[in-house]
Amino acid sequence: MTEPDASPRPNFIRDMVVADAGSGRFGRPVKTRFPPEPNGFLHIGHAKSICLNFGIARDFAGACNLRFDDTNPFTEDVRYVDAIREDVRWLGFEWAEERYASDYFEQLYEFAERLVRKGKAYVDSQSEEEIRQGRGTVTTPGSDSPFRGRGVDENLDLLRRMRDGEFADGAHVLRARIDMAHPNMVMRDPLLMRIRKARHYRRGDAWCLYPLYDYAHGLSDAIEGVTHSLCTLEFKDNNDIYRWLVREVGFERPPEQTEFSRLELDYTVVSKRKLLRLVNEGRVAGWDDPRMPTIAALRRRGVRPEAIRAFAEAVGVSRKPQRTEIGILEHSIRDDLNMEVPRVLCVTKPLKVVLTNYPEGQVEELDAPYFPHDVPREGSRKVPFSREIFIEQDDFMADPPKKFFRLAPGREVRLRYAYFITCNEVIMDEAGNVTELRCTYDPATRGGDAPDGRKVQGTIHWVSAARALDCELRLYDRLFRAPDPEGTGEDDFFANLNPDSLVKLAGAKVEPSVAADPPGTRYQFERTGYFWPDPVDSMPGALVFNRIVTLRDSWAKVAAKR
RNA sequence: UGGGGCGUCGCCAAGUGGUAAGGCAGCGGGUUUUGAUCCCGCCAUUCGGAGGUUCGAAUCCUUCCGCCCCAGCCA
Repeated sequence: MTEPDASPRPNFIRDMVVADAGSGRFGRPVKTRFPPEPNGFLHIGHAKSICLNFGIARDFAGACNLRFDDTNPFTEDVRYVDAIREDVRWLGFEWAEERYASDYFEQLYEFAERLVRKGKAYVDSQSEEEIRQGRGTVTTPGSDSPFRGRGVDENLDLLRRMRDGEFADGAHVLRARIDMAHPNMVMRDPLLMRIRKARHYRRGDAWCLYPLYDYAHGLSDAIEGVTHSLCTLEFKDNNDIYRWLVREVGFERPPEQTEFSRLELDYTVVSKRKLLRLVNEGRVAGWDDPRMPTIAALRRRGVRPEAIRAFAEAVGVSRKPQRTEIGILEHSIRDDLNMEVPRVLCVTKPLKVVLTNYPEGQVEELDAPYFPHDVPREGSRKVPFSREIFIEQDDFMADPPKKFFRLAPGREVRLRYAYFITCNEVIMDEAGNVTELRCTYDPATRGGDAPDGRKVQGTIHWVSAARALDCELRLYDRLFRAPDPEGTGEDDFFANLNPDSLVKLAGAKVEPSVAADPPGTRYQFERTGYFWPDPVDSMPGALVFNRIVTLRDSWAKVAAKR
């Protein structure tokens, strides 16, 4: 289990845990749980919940279980449990126990018989449609099922035969006997168990009476001795049935459910159903496509778990709708990487420059530190310098506007760690595109300092044309162009996809030193952004770098205003 | 219009009767061989609105307005 990254901010849930731990309210150590359903990959919203649940267990000397709420055989798969386990561990957390609601089926069945004997549950034999009709609406009360008055013996007999597989799906369901006119819809005799003659990924065909969420969730918490059951606000109404069940089944000092608002991020979606559609309908390459808000995607993109934990801490926990600007996530990522990763030179869109006064065939190895002065890390490497180099296309303008500090005809700039160069000649093709620059360098400025104290306005990055390595760059941008793609209506969901969410730059040139770095090294490509080799597609001879996040770019703002 | 939840700076968020923390973003300035980083400064007389209680309210009361969730044999 990870150490806290910083002292956690207080929030209403931590306040409550402090009070409960102090009063000994539960008579047992603090226990939380993270209860995903294995029907999809975890996303950034789950990360917040993971940090909350595991963080509280850690900070209060308690324990947090990983429990799979696998009560629906139609949608669940081992593949997802494997992915979930990996994601939680990668985030830096270790669970006390790994549990499965599907291991509790027998126990939950026993509880069901107990409820039936108490007259608190009954077998309903209405059709699905009749049940729906009988539930009423939010403004009109429901009506009792004709089977509501069945006696204990008949209910017990039916329930056992349901369990034993005598009936087809939908023939009967088990319901709590509460109040069909209850103002809270959830309390109108909620369904507890239903027959599903389907293969379950863990239980196979051995069991056919599946609990529903409301029935399984709170009782699973209670079985595990959870003290604080934390969930998102859409389950607020379900808290009534949660309490009702743990009390009626007879748990002493049962867990208490507390709700907090779920996280939503601008320009993306955080709904498993919608993410599934993006994957299944081929709008992205998979659950770990770096444009996705899933943990697997963030990991593949190159984000570190430290950044995600910092982000979770930054957004906090409250009950207010938490629609968050992506800027906070990006800041967390940059802030983490800034202090950690080496700087290296990479030209994303190369423009050839010939240094006409540099000796043909000469190559110098120049010293270049890996870290700037304010990052307390050591290290440097040699970068080869030669007569022909590449610079960034965007670092040259034939007719520069005011405030453009880079290269232009007649202008002198510094090549980072190398020399001052002056542009003397611009070569264009028939279409007027700049294809090459002829420049001269000043031998006295080796390393980037002018002995005569001369200043230049700009410093640009470069690579040796002869020695640079070819690479592909994958530039990721927001997946949707609308801040709230879900809020625009279901039909517009895909219409709001950002067509430029992935830009591949095939002809980039990176300095040769990276070939010697360990796999998975993260970099800052100076003046461009943070990158790392794609863990799937990058190969020693065929480098592919993912852009983790851009650098802040105040020039872009200036340029945009013009 | 039944029940529930929520409304504090553009975004997130402290504050729980004693006179509005912090982070992000933004703006201005300084340092800088990354227009990055770093540093400094600015950024809510006001807490959804209106009344009321009080010496004193974002915090208590009344009322109004707005947003979100619930009518799956999903979770």
